[in-house]
Amino acid sequence: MNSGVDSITQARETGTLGKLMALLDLVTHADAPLRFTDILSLAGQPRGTLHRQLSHLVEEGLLELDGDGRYAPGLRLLDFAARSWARNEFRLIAEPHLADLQQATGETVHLGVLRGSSIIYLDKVEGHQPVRMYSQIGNASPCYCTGVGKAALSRLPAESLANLLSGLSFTRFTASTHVSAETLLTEIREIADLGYAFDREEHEAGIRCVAAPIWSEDRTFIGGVSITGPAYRLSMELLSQWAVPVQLAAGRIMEGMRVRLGPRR
Amino acid sequence: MNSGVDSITQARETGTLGKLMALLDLVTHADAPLRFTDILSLAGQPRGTLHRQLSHLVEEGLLELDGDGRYAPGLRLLDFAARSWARNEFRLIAEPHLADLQQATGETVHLGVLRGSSIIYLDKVEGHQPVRMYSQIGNASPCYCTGVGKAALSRLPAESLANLLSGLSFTRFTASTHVSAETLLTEIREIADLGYAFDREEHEAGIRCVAAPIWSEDRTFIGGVSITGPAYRLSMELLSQWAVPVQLAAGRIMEGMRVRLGPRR
DNA sequence: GCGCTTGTTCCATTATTTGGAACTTAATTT
DNA sequence: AAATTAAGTTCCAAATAATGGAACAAGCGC
Repeated sequence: MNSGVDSITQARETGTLGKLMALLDLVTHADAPLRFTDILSLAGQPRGTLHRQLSHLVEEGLLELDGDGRYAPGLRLLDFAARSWARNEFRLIAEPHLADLQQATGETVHLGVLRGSSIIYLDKVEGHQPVRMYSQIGNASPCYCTGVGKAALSRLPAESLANLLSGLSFTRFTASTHVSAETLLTEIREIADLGYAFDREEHEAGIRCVAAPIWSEDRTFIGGVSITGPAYRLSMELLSQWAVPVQLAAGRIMEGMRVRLGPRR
Repeated sequence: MNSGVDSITQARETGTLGKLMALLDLVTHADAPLRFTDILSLAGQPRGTLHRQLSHLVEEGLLELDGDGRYAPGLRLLDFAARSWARNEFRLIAEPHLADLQQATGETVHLGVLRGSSIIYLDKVEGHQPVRMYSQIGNASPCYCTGVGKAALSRLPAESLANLLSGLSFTRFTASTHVSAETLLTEIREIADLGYAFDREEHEAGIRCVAAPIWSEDRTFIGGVSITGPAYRLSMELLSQWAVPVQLAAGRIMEGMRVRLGPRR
């Protein structure tokens, strides 16, 4: 069930914090609560050290230790995230345009942003039903097999793109997932010309999408919007027709950001 | 707009991590992105130290530094939280019962857990409309002015309760908010007898709720469920009638936890 | 009980954080 | 435009915290 997201890769120059966050990553990325020994083997650190690190994380509420000695993600993370989300400017600006797009198409709309080589979903608007938002929002998905991801890559400066691609490790999710930097690069070039991207069931079988990129002038910020739905309902032809509205929505969001954040960037 | 949640109060024995988390708290609790100098005055630390701490937090993606030198919560927090939420056992067990309760009453149902002296909302089920879940989920609210909070307190062992009450600082949100430990304690004793709690517009004017506590045998885990809605629609009489279904739902959730987590606790 | 695994504590060594000050850069005023 | 002030960044010896090996406890299966 793990999405194969490029996790870990510490070696950051963040001293103690970096080590602790790598550990937190390790525990939160697991599919189930881990016991001390499991973590010990995964983290490859001395017992004493690991024990203290875990204790600190637990004490701070970032991890939780249940009665059976298993470590699970802590609830303080939720509190932090709730604030992070509520105040995110990009999301706030995009919100009305996502709703419009949802109304116009009747399908699910996603907003995502490129972070490293992952796409982090910031918002999701579905037409009907109480939405289980956390089920998607906040999730990190690979950039090479999602519509938003490929759209985002298409706006990256050549050098950054080359860098990112060279560091990528591909996981095949479906028959049509890109598994080489070459074919991916070819498609990204096409996308750069067209101004929109498709996901042809590359991340999940039976799920398609059209996406358009959103970027700041200085390219420090890159994300995208998409319309997603089941393949049986969304023919490639229909998706092609939606390319225009998705691009328009992306344009309006960029305009909103320009107004809000000042035109200079 | 800040909910007056008892934040900070570090003095934890968590070394470097504790200091950094207190700083992260400070920035994420602010209503808007903070500039370096703002944080400097709030945190009361030497410039050099603060600068490095912020750099580390930014490097790790826990904070973000925009082009204008302002610090805002980072997106990595979302990724962490998404996992924390998706895997939370209590929430998973409660989910179907919350939905049932929502169906039965037509009003909004909340699930919360006591953490320190705050209630952290873990889930929310509304009847209609795409839900903006992060708008509530993950939020920490004071325990003394919410239905779930007071219900939870009623199941705390006497000693823990006394401790918690003595450390509480009250903020008056509405005319009926408890602002002294004495009146609160009196009500909590009633609640302990009755088995359910009301929120009589104590946190937000015009909003009422009935809540029932959920607890593990050893009282290490305490939370609650509630039905919430506008006062004009939810008379106190109607709320009283819902006390039974709320308690039943709470009972079923506890039963679910007993089965899942083993009967010993 | 015995051996084995798992989890916890201790403490000298090592590495990181600290905080004052000096230094750069940007913004504002004269 | 120069002078002045504020804002942000870098440096390094001293103080503090993290490390990791080993010894110590607690469970568990046999």
